[in-house]
Order: sequence, then C-alpha cells, then structure tokens
Amino acid sequence: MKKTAGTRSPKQAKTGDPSSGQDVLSRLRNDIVSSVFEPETRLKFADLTKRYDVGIGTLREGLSQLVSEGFVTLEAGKGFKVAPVSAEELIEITEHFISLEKRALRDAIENGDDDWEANIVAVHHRLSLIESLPWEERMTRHSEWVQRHRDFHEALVAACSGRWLFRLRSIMFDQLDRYRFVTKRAPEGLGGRKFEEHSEIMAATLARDADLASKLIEKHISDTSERAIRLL
Amino acid sequence: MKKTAGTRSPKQAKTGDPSSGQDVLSRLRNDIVSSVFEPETRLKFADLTKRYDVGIGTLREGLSQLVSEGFVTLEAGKGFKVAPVSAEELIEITEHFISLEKRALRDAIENGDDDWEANIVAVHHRLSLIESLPWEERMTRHSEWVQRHRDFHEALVAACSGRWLFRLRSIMFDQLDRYRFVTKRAPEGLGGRKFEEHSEIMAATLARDADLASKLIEKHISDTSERAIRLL
DNA sequence: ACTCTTTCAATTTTCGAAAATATATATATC
DNA sequence: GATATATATATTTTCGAAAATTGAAAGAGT
Repeated sequence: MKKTAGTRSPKQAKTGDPSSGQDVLSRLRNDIVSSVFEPETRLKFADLTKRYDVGIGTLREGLSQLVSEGFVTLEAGKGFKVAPVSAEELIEITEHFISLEKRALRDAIENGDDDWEANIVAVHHRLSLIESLPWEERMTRHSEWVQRHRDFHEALVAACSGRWLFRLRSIMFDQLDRYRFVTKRAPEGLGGRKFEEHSEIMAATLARDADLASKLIEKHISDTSERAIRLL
Repeated sequence: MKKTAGTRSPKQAKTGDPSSGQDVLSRLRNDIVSSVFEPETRLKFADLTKRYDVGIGTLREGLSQLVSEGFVTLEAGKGFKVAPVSAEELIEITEHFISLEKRALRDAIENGDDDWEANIVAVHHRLSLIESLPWEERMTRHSEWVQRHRDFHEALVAACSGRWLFRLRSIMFDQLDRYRFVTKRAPEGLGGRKFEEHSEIMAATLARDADLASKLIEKHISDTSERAIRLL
C-alpha cells in the first residue's frame, strides 16, 4: 500500500544534463579525460566514495571498466591509477584514429540517409556557436566545446555500417580527447581556422565526396595532434 | 554441494595452483569463448556464483569488463547476456584483424630481437605437436590447440612497438577466437595444410621478409575465416 | 472476454562491513 | 649505525544482506 505506482525514482537517463545527473562511470571518465585527476594519480576508494557519493562496489565496477578502456591501470594489490600519458602514445593514437576515422567516414558517406545528414547539420551548428565565441569565453566553456566537438565527429560517422569500425574508432577518439585536455592551453590564432575546417569537412561529407572529406579530416586531425604533441 | 557458504573460505593466494586457481575474469571469458555459455544466454548471478564460487560483486566486476571487451552485453535492469554472433560480424572482425595483424607483424619484424625469435620457435613447436596429432585426438584437445594457436600468433607480433596496435589487434583476435569455437567442427583434410601455413609464416618472419610474411598471414587468416563463415 | 490494477516472486543493483594485503612506524638485535 | 623483526596504520579486495527493479500471475471492474 505504500508502493505509489507511477512515480519512477529520479534515475536520470543518459540524456540528462552533464553537470550533475550522470552515472558514476561517465562522471569518472569525464574527470579523468578533463584532467581533474592527472595522469599517474592514485585513485583511492576513500576519496572517490565521498566525491561521487556511491558505494565501493559500484566504484570498483566503473574503475575496472575504465581499465579496459585504457584510461586507468590496475596493479594487483596496489589499486587503481590514472593511466600515464606520453608523446609517443599520442602519436600512435593519432595514427590509428586517422586510419579508422577515414574508413568510417567513407562507410558513412556510402550508407548515410536523410536523418544522418540532418543530425550532422544540427550538431555542427551547436559546435559553431561555441567556436565563434571570443577567446576568453570559449576557454571557460572548454569542456562544453569538447563535448560538442565529440558529438560533431561522431555524427559524421554515425551512419557507418561497421559496428566494430565504429567501436574501435570511438575508443581511439576518447583517448585523443584526453590529450586534448592535457594540452588544453592552445595558441589563440587557430580557433577560427578550426571553425573553417569543420565546415569544410561537413560540406564535403554532405556532398558525398569521400575522397575530399577523407583528405580534409586527415589534415584536420593530424594538424590538431601535431600542435598537441609540441605542447606535451 | 560440499562447500559451506557461511564461513569465509581460505582464499587461495594468487600464487596458488594455476590449474583451477585462475581468476574469475579469465575463467568467465574462457567459458564464453569456448561456447560453454552460448550466444544470447542470460548470465544469472545465482548460477554464476555457484559455478565459480565467488561473490556477486566480484562477478559483476568481471562481467562489466567483458562488456567493454565485447563478449557480453548489459541491458540496464535486465542483467548480462552473452553477446550474439553473426556472419556479418565475423566478416568485419576478420577484415579488421587482418589489417591490424599485418601492420603489427611488420612492426615486430623491424623491432624483434633474439629473445623474440627464440620464443616464436618455441611456441611454434608446441603448436606443431598438437597439429601433427591424429584427427580424433586433436579434436578432443581442441581448447588446448586454441590456446597454443593464440600463443603462436601473439609471439609473432610480441615485439611490435606500438602499444595500441598490439592492444587493438588482441581485441580482434579474442573475438575471432570465439568464432573459432562456435564453428568448431571443421573438415578433416585441412589440418595438415594449416600446419604448413604456420611454418611458412614463421619462416618468413624469422627471415625478416615482411612482405612475404604479410602476404602469407593475410591468406592464412582469410582462408580460415572464410571456412568458418560457411559453417555459421 | 478484455483491460487495468494489485500482488507476489525472481533478479538485479547497491552498499558497507569484514578479511586480506600492502605500507609505514617503532622496537629490538647485532 | 644498520639490518632485521614486530607492531600499527592505511588501503584494497571480497562478500552477502538489503534495497530497488522487473516480469508474471491473480484479482477487480467494465
């Protein structure tokens, strides 16, 4: 008689606002990607339970998932640590990501439908809103930019038919994201250029010009990473 | 039915006997790869705790790791299931694996040292011991063959300098392994041929002939998978 | 006969306490 | 003083009970 039917507990869906209502895994990954916990940092349960207000078991489940995603390392008996970063690793990740993203983009261009196109336009618009902001404000909302930038690239290849191609690409993209944050402080003059690049990539993709889109995205990624490598 | 659950059993240290003392994650993955649990099977905690004699939390940790490895799916609130299989997926996995394995092999051939060579010879010998067995006995020891076959391929690329190349390759190899079991029943006449193939690949690798080794391994993998696809 | 609600059983998910382990500190021995 | 041994502290790891969720069966109303 106490069971009031109809009221669902406030278990925010994955589409919830990113500020507070996310699940532990996402929040944890986000904090690592955002360098809230810097590389090599030990992740102690005592601290984390307080920070995220969840039990040890739940935490451990999330952590061990992040291990297989490559964000966290686990030394038996010594606990979890944030995975280290290095210029060499960034170079390798970039290489793999370019290779995968180009193939995924080709695949998507072949298979994409109207919804796919419409979504690309939509998320690109959201991205451009932030990118055209004055430098200072853009920096304060950097994590928001990262999210929209991720959404944009994901939208481009969303129609990719290969499940595993998409999956492998996403693993590499997440890794790159982390380096994006580690090297957050970037020179000012390039924001506008990047904005143009995204527009050009979108145009070529919607025009179904796989060769051009492929070429553009390769340059886009490799330029971005090259700059990051220098900052490392 | 002899294990009294109430008292805390003296948990074997990790240095305990390796025959049965493997960790849960490995045993679980092995049982899935070996099709002990067939695709789409629901994995209920009640059953698994009895089978592996571990707590729910430990189980959940292992399961969620297998999710990110692609062997298990998790539907929120409905629990864990063994990931489904399909001919399309096998085709795609094969494609990616060939691409990655070829690159990893080239990398290893460039960087491999004496220890690397010696290890290849050793594991190849162990593999050939099983492959030259009469058909019947070879089948009864199939899971052993799978293990040694995995060791052989891993030894070939062990000297690969790219951490992520090795990692991505291994993810795809594990997936292929599962299909190897699903399509276990194979035609008889080909065991000998495969034996030769492995020897040729080893020879080309030790001769540091990257082009030849690359060509051979591509044919080796694609032939094997093609056969498996037909049986699916 | 049909639909909507209620109740009950099965299962997942979460949590914190307790065991196992590693790290640091103190005490003894040569 | 240096090394080894013992004690204390901190942290990880494991476990099963309790809470939350789902799915199916029973009941009520039309």
